[in-house]
Amino acid sequence: MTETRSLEPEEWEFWDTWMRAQRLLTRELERGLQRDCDISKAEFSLLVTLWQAAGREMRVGELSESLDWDKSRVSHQLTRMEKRGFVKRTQYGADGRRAGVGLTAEGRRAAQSAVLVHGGNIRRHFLDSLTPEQASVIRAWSEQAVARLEPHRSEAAGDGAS
Amino acid sequence: MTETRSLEPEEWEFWDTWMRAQRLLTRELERGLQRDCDISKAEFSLLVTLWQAAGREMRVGELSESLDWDKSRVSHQLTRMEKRGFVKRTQYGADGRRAGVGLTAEGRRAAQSAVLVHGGNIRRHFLDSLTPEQASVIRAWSEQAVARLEPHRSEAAGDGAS
DNA sequence: GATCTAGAGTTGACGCGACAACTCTCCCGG
DNA sequence: CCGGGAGAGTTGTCGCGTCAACTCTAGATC
Repeated sequence: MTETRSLEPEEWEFWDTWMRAQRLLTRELERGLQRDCDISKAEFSLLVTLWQAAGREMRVGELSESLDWDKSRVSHQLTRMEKRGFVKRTQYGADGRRAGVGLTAEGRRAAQSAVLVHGGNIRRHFLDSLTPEQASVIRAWSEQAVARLEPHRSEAAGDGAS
Repeated sequence: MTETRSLEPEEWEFWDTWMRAQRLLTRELERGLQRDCDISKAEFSLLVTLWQAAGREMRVGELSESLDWDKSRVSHQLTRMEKRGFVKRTQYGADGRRAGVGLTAEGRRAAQSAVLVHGGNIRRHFLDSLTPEQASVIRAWSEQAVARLEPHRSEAAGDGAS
């Protein structure tokens, strides 16, 4: 019965349309972010996560956990953003590893303005395009998908800002 | 009225969950493709598009149009895939530009098997997770979003394989 | 207290994706 | 015949994202 054969043309088309919609939407939003705030989606995510920490410094591992990014990705991104002056790494131990990560003043300014602008774009391009029924169905599917695909992350948490 | 203020926390969470679900799903599928077929999502898209041309050679511009990829992206991808032996560029004019693109035997083999395997993964991870209601709502939203965000592409067309 | 190991972070390499600049050909008007 | 522009492809550059390899520290074990 459930022999899992490949897809019917109609199913392929569904899949293709869905992927295309996602891609167009995220592309549009990312372009807006770049155009209006001169930051990338990755920068936005990191800025917001640190912003939500409200001044407290975060560890790389925390960021990695909270964003669900590979640690090396966080590290690379921090390096780029340190160059741009958005974040700083402050050393703990005498000389070695164990850095804490915090926003610079510049980073705080960028985060604050980006949240406003990007939030507006999300509303215009996504939220406003949904009927109430679509919103609730899509929300339900998303939660269900996250629960299924993200075994860990059981309690509290909930945040991030892809 | 429609003063487009930024988002409420609840709206941010919706957005975040949705993005997260998308990312988890595409990550899962891409890993499956890499694991089972040793090809990337980009390679898959290109292979399938050429596969559907059923032996006919395609122009770079055609691929670009059909996949909705930047022409330079197509060109870079072709260069990588030529190295892997999946595609070949055949020259037209005496010496200059104007290349046609076709699959190699290796490319055809890879395309065929990838369609089976990846199709099955899509069914398992996506289609099977949808109730009929969710499926129809999501399909409707996708079509609506594509229509809104993709002004061109009015007639015929329809295909691709993100 | 010397060694072993687990954890935290970094680095390097490489493919993907976007953008801008460049090349070449072809065609068009003079 | 020649200069100029439009269209097709390519190339370079840089940021994003993943994987594997490496470094350093701190704790555990003997």
